[in-house]
Amino acid sequence: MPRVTAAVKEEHRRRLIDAAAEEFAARGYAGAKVDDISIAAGLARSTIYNYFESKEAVFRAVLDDFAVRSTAELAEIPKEGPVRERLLALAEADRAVLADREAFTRVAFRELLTQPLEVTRELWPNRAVDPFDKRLRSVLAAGQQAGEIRDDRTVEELARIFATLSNGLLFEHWLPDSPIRMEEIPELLVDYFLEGAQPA
Amino acid sequence: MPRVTAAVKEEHRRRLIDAAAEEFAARGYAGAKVDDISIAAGLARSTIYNYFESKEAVFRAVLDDFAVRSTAELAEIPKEGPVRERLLALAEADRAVLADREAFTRVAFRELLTQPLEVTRELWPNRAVDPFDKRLRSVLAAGQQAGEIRDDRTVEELARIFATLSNGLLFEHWLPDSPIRMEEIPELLVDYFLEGAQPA
Amino acid sequence: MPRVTAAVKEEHRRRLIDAAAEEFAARGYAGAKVDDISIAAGLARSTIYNYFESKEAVFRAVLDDFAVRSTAELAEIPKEGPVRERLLALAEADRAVLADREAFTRVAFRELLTQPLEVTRELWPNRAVDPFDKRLRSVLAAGQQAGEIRDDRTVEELARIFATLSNGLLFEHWLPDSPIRMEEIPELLVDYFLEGAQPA
Amino acid sequence: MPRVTAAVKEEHRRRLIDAAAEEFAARGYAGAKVDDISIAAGLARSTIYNYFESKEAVFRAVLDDFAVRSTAELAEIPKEGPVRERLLALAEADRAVLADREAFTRVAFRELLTQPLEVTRELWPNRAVDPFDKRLRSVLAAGQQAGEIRDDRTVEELARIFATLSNGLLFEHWLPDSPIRMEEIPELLVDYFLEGAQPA
DNA sequence: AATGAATGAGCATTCATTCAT
DNA sequence: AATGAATGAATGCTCATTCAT
Repeated sequence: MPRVTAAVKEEHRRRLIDAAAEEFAARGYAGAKVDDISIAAGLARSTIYNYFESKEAVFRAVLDDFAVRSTAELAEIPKEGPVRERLLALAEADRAVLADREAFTRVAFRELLTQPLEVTRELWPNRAVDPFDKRLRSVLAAGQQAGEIRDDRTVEELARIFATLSNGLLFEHWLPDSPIRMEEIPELLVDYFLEGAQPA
Repeated sequence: MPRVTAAVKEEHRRRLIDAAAEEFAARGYAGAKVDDISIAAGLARSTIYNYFESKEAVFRAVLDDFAVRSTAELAEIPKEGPVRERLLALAEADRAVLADREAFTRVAFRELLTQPLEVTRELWPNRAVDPFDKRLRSVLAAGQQAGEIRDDRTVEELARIFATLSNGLLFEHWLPDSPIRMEEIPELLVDYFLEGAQPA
Repeated sequence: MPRVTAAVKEEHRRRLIDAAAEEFAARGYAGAKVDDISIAAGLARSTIYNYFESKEAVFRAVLDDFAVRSTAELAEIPKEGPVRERLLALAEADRAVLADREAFTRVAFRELLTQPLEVTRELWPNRAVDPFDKRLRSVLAAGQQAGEIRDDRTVEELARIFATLSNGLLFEHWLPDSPIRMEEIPELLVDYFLEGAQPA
Repeated sequence: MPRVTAAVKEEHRRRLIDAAAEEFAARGYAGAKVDDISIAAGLARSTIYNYFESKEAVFRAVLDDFAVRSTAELAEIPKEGPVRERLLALAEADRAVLADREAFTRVAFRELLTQPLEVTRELWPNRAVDPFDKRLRSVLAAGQQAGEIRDDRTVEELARIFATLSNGLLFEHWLPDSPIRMEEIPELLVDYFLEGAQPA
């Protein structure tokens, strides 16, 4: 029999990932200390190296874990109804996932902006297969069909703009003293995405 | 008389700032090495400390230098004409400034996403006084007056969305294998900002 | 289980303190190199930082270690007998402690002459509570009572002069090419303290 | 004609030595910065190197200057009279010289306690030739002749004790929160030197 | 598997000294 | 003689990673 059961090991792994998410969120990738993560997880100094190869591997694990959660969350979105409502549901779902790990997401964004980590390159959601993006594109296609969405741009282009606005709002929300609150982002996103600056 | 003239010193300072911009861009703030910057500028290891107090001061100097350039660039923008054209001119001017120091801008964005540096906090353009933002708001106000821009949102809100889209597109452009090229950003920005996803 | 046992760790700590005492003694506080101490203790460059927070903490540890030894040594001194003999016993005990760490004591004296280190300020024996000084004062008081010691000065003043002569002799002994040997200090000290320059 | 007159040069040298004495006094030998001395003297950064070879040479110059002053001061002492009075006059003269540069003297003592500087070794007054010490020995010899001073010790030994007490008192005076004031040192010195702890 | 002591590469910064003007 | 920019050796300390137990 192994010294610890598989369940205990799984539990340790879970705690390490959670602790890592918090540490990375609080101090950034470079600033986070491997030892601190291990200790925050209730284990000894370098026990984390029994679970992960390196600091970068820990970061990757947090990202993976995050991806898994996101996918799980997505199930709920309505597959019918007006475009605006379906987009709103998508945006809300996205926010729900992000809100859970907002600080870490911020760091992930941050790391994406330089290439210190090969990880980030790999792990940025490949939109072609990203479930969220697939759903988004199907909603947009339906909207075009119904004449509610402009069709001088491809669905991919429109989806990209949706993501652009979404990321931009998140960034704006993260700026010092931003007036934008996380909760209002979905509505702002959908409203501006659909209307732009057009007069009503 | 000193070993080098004031002109040479100015030249060295220039080279140090340029080298610093590149180093910070390539490796991020934490990753950049002070020694490397000095050497990349063609000077000896620690000569940079004759010009700047600390690593952070170097970073600040690059940001300042950037701010100075931006302001200079802005002069050219037309103060009359259709909203779309004036917005486009603004977006182009912004892009011109960014293009010059794109990599460094990327790092500045990056550093903004954690607050390791008081600098960044201070230096994020205070939109109330930012000349670019002031210009933008005056264009938007004129557009509202002319009925070309929605007026159920304040000028400040609209300006924020413009910035949001702008930052979002930049971010999108920086993603690995992004199809968005820097040059097309101004047009995309203005088009989506004005029309949203509305059918023509 | 850790790489080395607690006993080994204690041994390492011991070696580090000894090595530090020698380094500080040889080069002064500022001149001593942390790395060299670690290496002199048979450990790797920075291993010393597993034991002490900083260079100053190492210095403090040496001082503490010294204080512990001094107190231990003091037990043996006779509590009865003629003043001269009891003073001599005290002086001998003091010398015994010093001889053990003479070079370091020298550095401690040295550091006391500027206040670069808060440590030194704190650690200079508070004479009111110093066991050596308490013993000394009780001997002097007994001497006054017996009429063997002048009583136009307080016990505190006399004790201070005793310390003054003691420190002075130590200093004299440390001068280049001094004829005063450590071993003869106790006798010189007691003789001059009691007789001054009086003819027999 | 040289660019500066000899008088100006002499004046600069004077200012450099004075500034150096203060800097060394305030920060110790290692802590003092050559640049700061030069600037404190009202000259530019490294101008001091036109006057002295190195930091150590500056220190030596301060010591020399000090020695010169001391000798000058000594002239005043009475060559006749009771031993106690003549010793007191010597002690007072010594104090007068020290008081003038007390902080620097402290540093000189300090540097004497390790051997970072060959200077100190060389420059510690060679007592055989030191004018102060010569005078002291002649007073003591006279005292022995008159039966006022013990003669079971040589004049050299007695002079050494006098110096020992003197240095010890100085040191005591420099201790944190010492009750001993500079002005009372001469009297304490002579009294204890002559009487020791003997009852009156 | 867990532990934590040991390791050493790495890095920002200081400062005495040199030297071209 | 005066200047001050340039230099580079030197050093305290951090932290990811290794490894013996």
